[in-house]
Amino acid sequence: MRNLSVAGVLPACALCQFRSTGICALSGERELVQLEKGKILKRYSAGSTIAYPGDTLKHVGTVMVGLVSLSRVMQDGRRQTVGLLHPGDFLGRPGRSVTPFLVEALSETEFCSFDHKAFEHLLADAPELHSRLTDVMLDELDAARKWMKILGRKSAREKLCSFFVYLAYRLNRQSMRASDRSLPDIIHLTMTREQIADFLGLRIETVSRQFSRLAQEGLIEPVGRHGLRLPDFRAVLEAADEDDDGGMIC
Amino acid sequence: MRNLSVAGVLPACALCQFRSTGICALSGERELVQLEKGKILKRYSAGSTIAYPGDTLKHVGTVMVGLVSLSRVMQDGRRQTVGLLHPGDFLGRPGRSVTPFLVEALSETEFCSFDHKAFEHLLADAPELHSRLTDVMLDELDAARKWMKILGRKSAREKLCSFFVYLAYRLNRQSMRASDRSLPDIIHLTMTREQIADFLGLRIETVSRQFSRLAQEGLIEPVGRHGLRLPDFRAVLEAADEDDDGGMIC
DNA sequence: CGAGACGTTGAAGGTCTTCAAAAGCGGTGG
DNA sequence: CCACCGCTTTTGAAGACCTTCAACGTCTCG
Repeated sequence: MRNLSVAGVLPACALCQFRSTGICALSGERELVQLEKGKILKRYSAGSTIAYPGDTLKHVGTVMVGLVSLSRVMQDGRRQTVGLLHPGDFLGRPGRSVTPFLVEALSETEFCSFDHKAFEHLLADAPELHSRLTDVMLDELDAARKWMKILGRKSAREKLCSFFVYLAYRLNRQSMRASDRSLPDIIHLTMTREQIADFLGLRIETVSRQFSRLAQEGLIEPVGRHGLRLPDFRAVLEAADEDDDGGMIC
Repeated sequence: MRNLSVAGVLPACALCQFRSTGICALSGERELVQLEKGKILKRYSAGSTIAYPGDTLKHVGTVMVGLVSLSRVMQDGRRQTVGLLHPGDFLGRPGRSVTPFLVEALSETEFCSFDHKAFEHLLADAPELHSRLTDVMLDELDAARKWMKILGRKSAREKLCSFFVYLAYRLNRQSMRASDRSLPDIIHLTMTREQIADFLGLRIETVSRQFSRLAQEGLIEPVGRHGLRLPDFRAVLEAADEDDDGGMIC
């Protein structure tokens, strides 16, 4: 690995593993130096709340490690998770800092963040960064709409399978940095049944029952308490009734 | 009303009723002149298909009149409408011209459009326009996520009421140009029961039954075949179990 | 070990869907 | 003008699926 620090001025961002995929992907060195200035690395423990609905998110940035959920909650306690942020994903809403969501760290999370205002100033100055952000937000929009189909029209079984497909593609993207485009052999589930239920618009018992049923059918193979193997990915895709778009969006 | 055409050079866009709310809102005169050049007004009859999934949308622009739906369809015919575009809304996805949606005109529609490529070039040149677009797309994202809660967690009754609230706010925004901020007295439903069902993730019969039930309860008052009055808007809000955000997003 | 959180499983119940039929509305043509 | 046809909408009855309620099992950690 090349020693990039010899120049003495290259910001640590240049070494970031999300340098090529994250929001900073297209930023030039000038922008990187700017970003570097206000950078703050935040840590959240598993299960901790990052923000409540109505809170002002003073920072925006990239999830480095862990898993963050965005949820909408109703008075009576029903909740619907509307977004999952994996490493490399952008957290925050430019232009409106008050969040309508309950933002939670589902696992030990590291968040590389910048001051909200500083970031927006930079945005106005750096068209490349702005374009990149727009792209990322549009992908989120596509993902949200894709998930709407799952919530509105799929059976519990299909929902679960869609979830596995989503995870497989998503975890794959993370590890794709390396070389192989193959899907991960074992999926490590950091989410509890309840968190999965909230994401899929189901009750916890239904999720549990579908897990059992799918395992019995051999579509999934439990590995320990939180591991999962998909012996026949095609079969899962089929059971999810997904048009295979190669995970492009979701 | 001032006669704006005296200057002889002012583009028709300057007179557009969506000049202040649409995508062109913040564009300066220079951008307007640019936009004006490639402008094409398209018409679609009620029920016509604008694009099939996988099609390339060569144009982007603003819906002027009518109602456009974006839907995801499954092999077996199930469909989920993931977005409704009312007058003033932006149709198209910058950066990716292939649409994953079935795009349909639910009623007689006029679409003020620009060439896809030309628009993107203009975007790169006009930071104000770009910002405006980002804003609009982020609003769409918020709306999609809001709808996820409705699809995943609400009962049929709540879904219908949420739909009425959505419509009331949405139609209000259109007529708000004038003066009064009050909600519209009569909602004109251009959508069939089937289209409503596809939007709410329900079957047509369920929608019909809920209509009957809500009418019987006095929450809604049918006016003719496609008209609707909400005698007590607060009650509908309550039945929708919506936190009243003043229709900010949805 | 015991407490508490998480997960599984069973039985009963409710909500939405499915299947089926009839009614309402709108247009066409005799 | 009215009979007729097609389409949308409504309504009913039966059934499927998911939820609810409840109990038990399992894992983790002090």
